[in-house]
Amino acid sequence: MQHLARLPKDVGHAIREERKAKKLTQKQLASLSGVWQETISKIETGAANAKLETLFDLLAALDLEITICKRSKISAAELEDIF
Amino acid sequence: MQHLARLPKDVGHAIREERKAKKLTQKQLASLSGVWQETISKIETGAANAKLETLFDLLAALDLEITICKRSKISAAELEDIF
DNA sequence: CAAATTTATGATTATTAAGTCATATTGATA
DNA sequence: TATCAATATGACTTAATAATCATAAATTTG
Repeated sequence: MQHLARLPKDVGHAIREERKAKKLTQKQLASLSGVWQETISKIETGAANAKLETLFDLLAALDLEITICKRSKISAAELEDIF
Repeated sequence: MQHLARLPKDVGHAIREERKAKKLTQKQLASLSGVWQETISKIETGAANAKLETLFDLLAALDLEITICKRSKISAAELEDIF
């Protein structure tokens, strides 16, 4: 799955989806990534405006990366992830 | 062009590439995005660990977005961007 | 439903990014 | 090369994240 993100909350949503897809708890992801469970919770719920380093720590632990590209019309697959 | 990013400095690099592709100065991007020229400089040179909101302000001004997906083997197109 | 686990929230502290201004450096060009 | 524009850097202030601990709320599961 691929998650489109234009706002910090989209990132939190993607992290949560991917964490759950890997059947990890926030605590497990915390120990894999070095980011605190409380911080993960705040990021996933959109209550935080994380720093890039924190984001990349989480992405690395989830074996994810980001690509930056021109804004596209929303595709069906991406819609599914947003709503 | 599509820019792969796994570290904050990759993001800075991508921002700079895209800004130059659009023939914008840091000051112009600053006024488009609401992010200060000094801050843009620090992000582009990798001297900053930006917040997501700042990143998205810049991406929006450059008509860019990010997608989060599984780490891939490096492709030729992405390699070109990294080195 | 009760217990256990997981997630969310609240408070405090330390750290750091962003805004702000001034200016030095670098780069382009007349 | 001298000038002008663009970028980088440094200092300081303000504001916000992340760490940290405690615990409440929600979810899962026996």
